[in-house]
Amino acid sequence: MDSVCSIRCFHPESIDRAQKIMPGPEQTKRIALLFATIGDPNRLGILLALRSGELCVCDLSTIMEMTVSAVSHQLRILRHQGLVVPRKQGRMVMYSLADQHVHRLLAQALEHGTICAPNISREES
Amino acid sequence: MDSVCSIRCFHPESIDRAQKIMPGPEQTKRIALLFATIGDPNRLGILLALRSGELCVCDLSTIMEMTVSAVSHQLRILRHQGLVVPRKQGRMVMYSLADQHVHRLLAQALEHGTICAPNISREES
DNA sequence: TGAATATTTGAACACTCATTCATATATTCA
DNA sequence: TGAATATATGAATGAGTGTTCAAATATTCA
Repeated sequence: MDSVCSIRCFHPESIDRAQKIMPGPEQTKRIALLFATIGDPNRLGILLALRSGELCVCDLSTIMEMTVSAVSHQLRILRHQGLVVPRKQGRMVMYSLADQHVHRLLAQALEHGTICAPNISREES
Repeated sequence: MDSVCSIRCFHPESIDRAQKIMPGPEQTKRIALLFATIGDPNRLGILLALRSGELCVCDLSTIMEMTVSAVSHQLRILRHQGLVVPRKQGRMVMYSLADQHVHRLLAQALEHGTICAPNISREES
């Protein structure tokens, strides 16, 4: 952390302005963690599948073409993030999206996905 | 991929229903990549700082308490994802959010961040 | 042209994390 | 109770990634 611009190359007033509207580091970390959780292709796939309703682990395994074990591991992460909720039914466990908030989050995710172009644009190099 | 539920434990109709509303794997990957990019605390911090307007690399380095080099590396990733755009001004480079779409994305991120509770809830174990 | 500054880049290292494999737990059904 | 099934879990492995360090590029100013 030494080379933080020894001489005055920065703009103090811009820095102040930025810091005023920024959330604290701990909240930034919380939000980042939420998005990192959604940022895995398989976890996102699981969530998008659950938009259609309840599914058991085996269903998700089939849909995602993943091992049951791998799905279960990811479901644990999604559970701890409060994104999905389990419901025991006999010997199987039905999973569903935690609440409307998660539904909205995914709807917005899809929206951004369709807006953003394939995005292989490079402006330099 | 062998143990995909050898016996019929799944619900074919539920699986069909899920697959109908799911985007293709390649689009799912694209969306996941976008969220993974925002999912890093330092990158998210940089983006949130830029919500207040243009900032040079050195400003961001000061705000984020990161090495100039580390900031530059992250800016490259954000640039390639089309989230920020550079503008050369003399020997320094001013960065800003790419467009209104990114602004909306971040506003929604903050919204989700305030809605979600500290979220250290565990329901089992 | 040469010194200073702002940013970028590449390689190396450490660390995180998703999957696999084996095993454990729980539930149903004979 | 015992076999079969559905899910969960722990350890290990391998791939991906963020930071650091050193060096390169570019621009301003003397």
